[in-house]
Amino acid sequence: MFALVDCNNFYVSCERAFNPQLQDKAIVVLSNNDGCVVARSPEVKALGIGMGVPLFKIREEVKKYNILTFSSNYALYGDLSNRVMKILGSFTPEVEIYSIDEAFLGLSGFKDIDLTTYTMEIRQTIMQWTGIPVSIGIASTKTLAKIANRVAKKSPSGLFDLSICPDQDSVLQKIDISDVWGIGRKLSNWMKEQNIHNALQLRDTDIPIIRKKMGVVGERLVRELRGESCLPLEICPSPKKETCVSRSFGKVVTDLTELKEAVAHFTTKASAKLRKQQQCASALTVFIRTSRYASSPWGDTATLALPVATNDTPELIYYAMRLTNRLFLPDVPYKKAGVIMQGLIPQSTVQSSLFDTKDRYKSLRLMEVVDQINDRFGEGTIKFAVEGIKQEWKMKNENRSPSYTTRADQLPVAWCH
DNA sequence: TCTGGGGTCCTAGGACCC
DNA sequence: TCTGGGGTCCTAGGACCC
Repeated sequence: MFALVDCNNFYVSCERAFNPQLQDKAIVVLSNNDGCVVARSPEVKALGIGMGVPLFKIREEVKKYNILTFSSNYALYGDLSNRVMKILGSFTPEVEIYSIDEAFLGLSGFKDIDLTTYTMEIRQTIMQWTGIPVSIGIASTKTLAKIANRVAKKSPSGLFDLSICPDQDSVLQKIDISDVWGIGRKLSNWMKEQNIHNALQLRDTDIPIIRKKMGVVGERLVRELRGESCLPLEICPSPKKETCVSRSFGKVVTDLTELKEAVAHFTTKASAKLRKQQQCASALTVFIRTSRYASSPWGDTATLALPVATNDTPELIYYAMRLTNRLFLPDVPYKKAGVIMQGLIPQSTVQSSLFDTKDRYKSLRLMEVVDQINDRFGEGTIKFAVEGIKQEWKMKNENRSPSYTTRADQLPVAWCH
């Protein structure tokens, strides 16, 4: 038995947790660069504003209905997410953190416990300790728990147990095929052509038909809908295989120096991420591209296998700069760039090279000090000169709330009259 | 004018090995 | 004309997730 715990409109709930005046107000949280809507309060959903809509397309509604817009504040969301997950861990050791706002729980050890009462207690505890409302769906497979959670979201209790539901078929029938976990845009179009319009119809489709189109992934999906668990709980997160830092620019970039500043900056962030994960990269890719929405979008990538796997910032910047030089073309309106660290291996098992001349121990210690300073005093307190000073390519973040829980100088203030 | 970022998994096909 | 069998590794591309 599985439960899926999902935070209700998570980013919006985080903003509300530290600013109670936002309760019952129509608010949205925007993606990086203040580009698209990535979280909506129920009031905004009721206005028919969709997920992922670009902000400039809803300017009128924002004005008309006084919708408050927030730039995303990942320091805050990440910290509150950790707190929620920690609370879940105090209820059961079988927790799979699936995303920033979702976790699967394994309930196999709770045979003699009333699950409704227990999950209600989980829900109340999270609410009381963090201020974040969650919904919980229970079922015999992860895919069904996802569906149960959709039902829970609409129920006043915030809970739904599909396994004790007398009429499962009618629940599945009400789930549109595009809302089934693992069915995206392409596949839902195909399904509809095959006359499969809801979860019930997919469940009752012959497996070979689905297997032929979707491979083993599809077969697992149908079996999961039939109540046969194929996707196990993954309690220990497996180490990352690659890690990427990329951003759209706040403006168009045509200058090589400026482009290199940005790539150097992304490389710095990616290197710090590697060190935090105690991993080294054995290859490095840089990509630069124009706007996706240009009449003829263009982009290019370049990859380099590193002589010795590393997470040393200056070394990685050196290679990233060489790749950027190779990629750059004059007079192209670049809008986005990124670096991808690939072939990640544990820092402790790096194969050294006979011809390596670098003092890796020394530079690792230097990086440790840099990381400590930046952790303590804020990102970018110490930076590399190639990252630039003005950083005019940096993205827009016009309406970011304070980092209430992670920066001492931004703690929330309570008034008392 | 303005359109996010960071991932994973699977498959097919090519190169290569003995 | 007929041209083996069994395998690994890598990459690109397509699909999906939140």
